[in-house]
Amino acid sequence: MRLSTKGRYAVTAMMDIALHEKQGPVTLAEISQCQGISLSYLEQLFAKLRKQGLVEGVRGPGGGYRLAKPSSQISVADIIQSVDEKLDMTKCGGKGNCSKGEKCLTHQLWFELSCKLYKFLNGIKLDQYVNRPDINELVLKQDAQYGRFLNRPHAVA
Amino acid sequence: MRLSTKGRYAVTAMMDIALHEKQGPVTLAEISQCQGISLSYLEQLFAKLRKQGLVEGVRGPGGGYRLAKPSSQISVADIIQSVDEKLDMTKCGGKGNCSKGEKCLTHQLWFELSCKLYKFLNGIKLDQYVNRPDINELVLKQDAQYGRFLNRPHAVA
DNA sequence: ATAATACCTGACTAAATCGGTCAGGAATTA
DNA sequence: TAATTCCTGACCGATTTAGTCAGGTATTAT
Repeated sequence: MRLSTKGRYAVTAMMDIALHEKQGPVTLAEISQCQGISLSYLEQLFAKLRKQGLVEGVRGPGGGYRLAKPSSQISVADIIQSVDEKLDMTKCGGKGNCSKGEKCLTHQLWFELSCKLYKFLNGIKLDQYVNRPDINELVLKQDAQYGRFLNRPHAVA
Repeated sequence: MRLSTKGRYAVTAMMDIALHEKQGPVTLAEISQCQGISLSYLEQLFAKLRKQGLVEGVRGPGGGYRLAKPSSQISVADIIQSVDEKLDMTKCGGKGNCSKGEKCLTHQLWFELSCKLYKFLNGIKLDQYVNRPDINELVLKQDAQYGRFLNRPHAVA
């Protein structure tokens, strides 16, 4: 499992959507502006997130991206895995042929560590943050700063 | 905290040393051969591990590298931090000026995630694997395969 | 002493990844 | 029909990764 800024961008963007779920679809342009991520780069990331079934795009004016599943069913591990491809940390890719056809010394080690790390990151779901008062306060603050959702009276639940 | 193959190399190498602690210093040449890591690359990694006080080099014939601390006091987090520099995942580097001087929406998020991840990786110490029978069996097997420690009768405790 | 060993350092490099730009197209709504 | 927004693919510079190479220096064995 690679853990880089790429994954952070993806999680940040997904969190932005989750936190604005009740205001309807969120455009990549908004995320780009508010979170400081390039629009085109976001599009690349969301192509992957969409393929993994984490989000769905809504085209046309008033469109944007929506979560494809309840935020309680989307974990940080899901997101990072979507954009960073590999999840296991063994050299052989889990095949166990790392050293002369046999499992290498540290195969077991990395296999177990991968499992632990995955379980850890998989235990962190988006809704854990959506339901927090302190986070929501920050959201309102930032939305006001950027004048977000002012021209969207008909929010869909 | 970046988590890449670089960190995996470092942990793998450190684990190799820990598992052979009783046979005296381990040479980078041995690690290179048995773990399939380039010698010069190992030297780069070990320069950092040495600066962080995780290992100490023993020069001259019969030399190699030794752990600078008991394996119970060296964690996976220590090793990864040594070679991968940064540990925190916030965009601003923990300063909290990510968005127009204020903490950005996901600042708290990444701050907490960094803490959790660090605690998790810091809880995994080298000795947890050194003391496992199944791992030690693998070690003996691989040592035999590579004819390791045949010319080292006077092992120092 | 001298040779061999093995750490140690720094410069350099090919390949991959990161983060981003650009151009254009497809679907939807006002 | 025009505006909006997703969507796709090609391309690109900078950084990181992983490795090579050339030369040290310290220590031990002979």
